[in-house]
Amino acid sequence: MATIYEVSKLAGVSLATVSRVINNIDKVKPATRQKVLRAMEDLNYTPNSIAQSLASRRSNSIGVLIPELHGPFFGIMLSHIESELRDAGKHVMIMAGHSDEAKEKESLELLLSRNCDALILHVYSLTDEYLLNLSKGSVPIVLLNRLVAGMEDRCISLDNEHGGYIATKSLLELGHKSLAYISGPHWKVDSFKRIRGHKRALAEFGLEFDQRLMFEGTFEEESGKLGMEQLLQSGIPFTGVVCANDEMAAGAYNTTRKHGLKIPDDMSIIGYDDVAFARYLYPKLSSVTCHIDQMGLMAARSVLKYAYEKDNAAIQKAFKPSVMLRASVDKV
Amino acid sequence: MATIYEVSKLAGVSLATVSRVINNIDKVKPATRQKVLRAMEDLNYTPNSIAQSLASRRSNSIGVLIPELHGPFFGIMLSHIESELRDAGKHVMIMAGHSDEAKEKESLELLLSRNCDALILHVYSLTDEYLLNLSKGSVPIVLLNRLVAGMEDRCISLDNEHGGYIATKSLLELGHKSLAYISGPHWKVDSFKRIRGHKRALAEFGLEFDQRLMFEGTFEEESGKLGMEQLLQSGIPFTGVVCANDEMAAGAYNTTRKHGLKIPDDMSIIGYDDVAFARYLYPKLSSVTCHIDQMGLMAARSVLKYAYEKDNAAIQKAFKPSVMLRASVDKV
DNA sequence: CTGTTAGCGCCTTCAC
DNA sequence: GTGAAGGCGCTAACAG
Repeated sequence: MATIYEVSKLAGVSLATVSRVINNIDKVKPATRQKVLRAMEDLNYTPNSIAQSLASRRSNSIGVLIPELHGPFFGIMLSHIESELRDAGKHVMIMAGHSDEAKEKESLELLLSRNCDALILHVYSLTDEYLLNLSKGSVPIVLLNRLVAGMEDRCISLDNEHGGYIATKSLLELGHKSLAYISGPHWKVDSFKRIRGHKRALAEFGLEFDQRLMFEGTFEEESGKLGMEQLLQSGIPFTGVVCANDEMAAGAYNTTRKHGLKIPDDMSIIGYDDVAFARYLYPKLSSVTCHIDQMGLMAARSVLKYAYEKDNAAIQKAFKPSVMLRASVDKV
Repeated sequence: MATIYEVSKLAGVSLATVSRVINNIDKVKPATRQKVLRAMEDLNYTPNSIAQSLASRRSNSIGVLIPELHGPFFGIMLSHIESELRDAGKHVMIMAGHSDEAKEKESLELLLSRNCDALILHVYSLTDEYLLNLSKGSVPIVLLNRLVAGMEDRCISLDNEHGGYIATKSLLELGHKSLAYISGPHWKVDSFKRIRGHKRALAEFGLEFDQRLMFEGTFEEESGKLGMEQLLQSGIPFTGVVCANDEMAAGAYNTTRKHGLKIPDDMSIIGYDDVAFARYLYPKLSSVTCHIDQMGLMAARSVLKYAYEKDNAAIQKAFKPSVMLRASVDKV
């Protein structure tokens, strides 16, 4: 691997000049530039990015911490983050935090010790306080799907309360009078807020919230099955169910069928996230789209802005989900 | 950020000694080690990994190039690669190649210029020759889902011919006499091999392959729909269809239903990959499981072995898919 | 416009 | 066991 030194010798110029043409900085006489470029070509030279980082205190890599690398949700986000950042010549170091506090913290520190220029964090277990404190450090951080007071400008957030609200409302508008709800773990803010939206919609339509029609799931398909089973066996009649994500909705489909009920004739079902497979289900699952692709993109742009002062693209920070009605819901 | 120099001063030892305790190398008197550790603690010191890399010519990061970051397939692989490598203290730089030759090549070079210690490549467009040549360079590379002659020991491969074979065979064993096939793009080796397996199974059961019952799709749901449509309209009777992946199978479900046909009573359907949503479909989709989690794991282990001489875990290189029968197929 | 000179923070012989 | 010294390959003032 050729070094900048060899290039400078071959081109008959100084180290500094080579560095200048590499970084496209300062003015270099066209003739000199050509000489250098030729030399680089001849030696098949590529700058050693490690050395560049050490000298410039800039790694051109940004750390991304997300709960999981698999799943229908995070892949899309990642995909958009990577492509936007890549276009800007930045690299991405990805780690999974598994929604576990210890792991999230550890990953964070690893990323930091790698001299990432900025961090995109999609974390659940780290506290607001911790994050706020972190944001005061020298490394810019951007939060995904979270809104922490005191650092709002670094947060790409989704209005989950609104999401829960419109999901439920869309069923109520179809005339449903009694709805069940399969939620995610209550300790997750997202779950909690969606529930609040659900309740608000009910209230708005003059309906009372019935705790017995609420099931706390795990966001996994299995708990959708189980939840629907329990709800149906409760004996309390309902004509529609709002699920806090699409996986659980898929589970609910399963149980509903097992009970001989028809979707949407006997039971309307709506999910949340609008992941790819929502359209593969039969009947096609209605869902709440969260614009996760856009959220990923905006996180990337924020990084570009705060860590590299690239301020050329518009950045949207607050996202409102919207509802996507498909064949899984019907008038009652 | 404290440096090794400050630690050495605080501990009253030399730079070299601090370096030794950091790297756990050479013998250091326990008392001295303690002093150093205390100093590191006091200063809240973390080694600067960039500087470490530059000096040691080792970045402890390994590059991963996959076709896409999203999708039900790659996420799982990534997930296993990351966790295995992470446990070994290595980081992962991920890029997407989008199955495009120019992009794959560019990504590769970027990864290389980042001084990755090794590369895990899941590529479609780069030629065998290119890869073989690359493997002769100084950076160890491991190929995922590919078998290139001359570097077999660096390939984690899947027997797609066998996959196509068992998919078709499982239907034939149920008594089907006429099967359609919805394939991926013929230029992709994977597609091609699966088709070959399909034909072999047919031959084994004394059936003739009918070109009119073959549709070339794109691996996307839409083409599954379209393919099934065309196949059904061809007028040639068939009782089952083998799809080269689950997305297309989902599309085939759709069209089948639209034609008023019941799955599996009127039409047996089997997919390929056995992604998560296969079980969400109704009826549950039979599929060919490819052990992608294991393949990811083995790729990671190979890297550990070839780039870091860690040779403690068994490595399986050749994988054979197996068939997973569910409710989407039935006796004819 | 271009060259000189210090480092960036750490590892690694080589002596002691 | 431990220290001293010389890089790793490049950037960033500062001169000229």
